[in-house]
Amino acid sequence: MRQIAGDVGVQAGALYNYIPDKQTLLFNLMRDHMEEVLEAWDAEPRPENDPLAELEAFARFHVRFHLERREAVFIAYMELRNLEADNLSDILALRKAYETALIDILVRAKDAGLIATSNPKVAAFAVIAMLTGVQTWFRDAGGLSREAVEDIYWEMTLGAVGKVD
Amino acid sequence: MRQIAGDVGVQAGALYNYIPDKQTLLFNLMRDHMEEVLEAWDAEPRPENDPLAELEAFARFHVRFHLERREAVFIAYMELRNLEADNLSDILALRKAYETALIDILVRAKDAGLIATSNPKVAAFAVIAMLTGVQTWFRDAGGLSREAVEDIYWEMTLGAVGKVD
DNA sequence: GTCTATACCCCGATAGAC
DNA sequence: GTCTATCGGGGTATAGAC
Repeated sequence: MRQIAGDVGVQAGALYNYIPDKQTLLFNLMRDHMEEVLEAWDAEPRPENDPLAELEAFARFHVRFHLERREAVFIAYMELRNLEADNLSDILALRKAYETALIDILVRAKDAGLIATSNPKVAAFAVIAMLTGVQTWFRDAGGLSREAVEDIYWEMTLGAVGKVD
Repeated sequence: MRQIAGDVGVQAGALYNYIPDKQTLLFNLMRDHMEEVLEAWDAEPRPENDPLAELEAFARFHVRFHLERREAVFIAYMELRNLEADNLSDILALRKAYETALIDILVRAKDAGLIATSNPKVAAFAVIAMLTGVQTWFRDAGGLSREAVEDIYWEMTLGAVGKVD
């Protein structure tokens, strides 16, 4: 709290004019982050009734968003263990809503015979883990552009869920 | 430190007969964990000069090992930020050695024309992130056996790296 | 080798003047 | 609304008796 106060140019005590306590501050940060993810995906342009195109939109969106907000994504994961039980439940519900969006796409793609995945739910968890991992190694100074990385991850996503040729 | 001491049945001060300080304890735990991963993979039975079979061995080994040591894997990742610079370098070098084992398999598979991945290094990072993610959701009480989960992740790994039919 | 006791420091949060 | 000052508690680590 003293470090945050220093960064915004006040003494630690002054922070308590704006927040009741540290736990609430952390919870609000994480809730806002998750809601921004959900709203951004909601607003992401994509076709309807075209599961493979929706899957491509999701994969590219997820990679792009997670590279744009590396620190927030890192915190949203690492600080889960510092949330009190009730707050954790709320955040996990938001995460589940995001996961469900991908599961829904995969189920529709499978029903349409476009992909062969044997388990859409597990596939969704695996794909999200794979895509999220990009933030652990990607650096703009490296040899790959963000677009090139999006291409690679989309290609891998499509293969992982068992595209039917 | 007081909690550790309580769990092993001594007072906090007595711990310092065994370790110089807390940082050294954390570093030793994480180094031991990484060395155990490397040694276990080294000892894992697998064919030689058969990149696809080696890839299957790696995928199944990684899933199995990470389900057997969920807590250790979790700590090895979450506590990275609490390592001092020199210690962090040592641990990251061990992680890199493990990643390199997979990159090597993928490069040989690609050179042999068995997989189509456009970037073996990125593919290796993506595959490891995907496989490691299993520990965030898998529970023995769920509907899937560990073997069934291994099967799914191996199938997805093969697709992700672009198996050539 | 373990104990009790404690030094020293940092934390979140509050009190009360301005 | 911000400040200074401080409370109460917890942290790692050490001192010294046994």
